[in-house]
Amino acid sequence: MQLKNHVEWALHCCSVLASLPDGERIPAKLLAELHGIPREYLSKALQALSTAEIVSGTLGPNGGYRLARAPSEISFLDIVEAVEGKGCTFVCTEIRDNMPCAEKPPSKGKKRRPCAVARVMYDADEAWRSHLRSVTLADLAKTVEKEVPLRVLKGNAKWLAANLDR
Amino acid sequence: MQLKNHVEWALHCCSVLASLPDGERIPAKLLAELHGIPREYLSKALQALSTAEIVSGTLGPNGGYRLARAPSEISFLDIVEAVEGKGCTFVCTEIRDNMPCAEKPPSKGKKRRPCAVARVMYDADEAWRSHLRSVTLADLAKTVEKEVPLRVLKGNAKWLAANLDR
DNA sequence: TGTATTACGGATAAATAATATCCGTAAAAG
DNA sequence: CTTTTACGGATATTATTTATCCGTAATACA
Repeated sequence: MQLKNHVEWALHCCSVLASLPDGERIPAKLLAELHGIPREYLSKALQALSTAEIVSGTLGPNGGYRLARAPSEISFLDIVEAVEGKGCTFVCTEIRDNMPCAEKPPSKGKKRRPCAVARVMYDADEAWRSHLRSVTLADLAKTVEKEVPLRVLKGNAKWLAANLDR
Repeated sequence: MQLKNHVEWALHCCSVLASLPDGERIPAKLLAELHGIPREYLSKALQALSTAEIVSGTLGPNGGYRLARAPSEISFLDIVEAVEGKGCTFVCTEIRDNMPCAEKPPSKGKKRRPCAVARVMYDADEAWRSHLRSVTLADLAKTVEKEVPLRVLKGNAKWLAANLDR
């Protein structure tokens, strides 16, 4: 079981967008070049983020992507769920119903309590999501600023500025 | 991202094995019939559990599987990792290295600290594992005993006994 | 000693999902 | 009117999951 690499790309792209001066936008092409990843495929991830209203895309020259809201209002979970979906990592196929002596499936309308095995797995899933929910892009930006050498930060910012220049 | 259904099968099989009278064993064939799942494929999951020394398999007539240690000593994480692997759900491909101005990869021998994005994902992964680690088969058995109707529990036990009978 | 039973592991096939590319459409800027 | 850009549909490629088949070895029992 592995998250798709869309998740990694989306997170890094959002990280870049989080430190973008107000009013600026970055086209998908540049985000792809910046990270050395395939442009067309990255677009799909960005579109997913757009649908989830985490980033906002603008058409036309000078168009591109920016965050749709403040970095402090965007959690890792928002991003992960946008590209990976909200489905639980564990899917219960109710194999208890296949046992020779099974409980009757619930009369219509009523929902049965999930089986004990599934509940443990759901709780674990929620622990995962809960941690992702607790970290925002603002937190990430703070960490990055603290531990990435200034030379690197400035170098990349300069490259971006040069390539945004039009 | 989804766990493979081997995980569900393995958990339910272990749950059954946990309430098996001492000295008894259940062959893969019966475990498959009991849950209505494909026998040959289930075997792979059981073999994985065997390799991880969670269950122990015995050859020959009257052979089959039993738990390799006490239910209280087997956590959900043990089972999940046996079947699904121990790899983290997030794999960092170090796309930071592709940026125009990257930190130098570490001189041989030294490991760089994982990037800030990856660390958050790793922590979330650990939160997931940590919860799975905290629940054992003994806990599961207690829950099941409490909430599954006696009629169902006994019915299935009877079916098993009848089919183990030889 | 022979026969049935069973785990184990290799090989392979089929189905599904992840990864990737291509292209047409529409919107915006100049 | 031309260029740039997001958006979305269609399709190809590759990897993983799901599933089956079969040969080997060990064990119990007659």
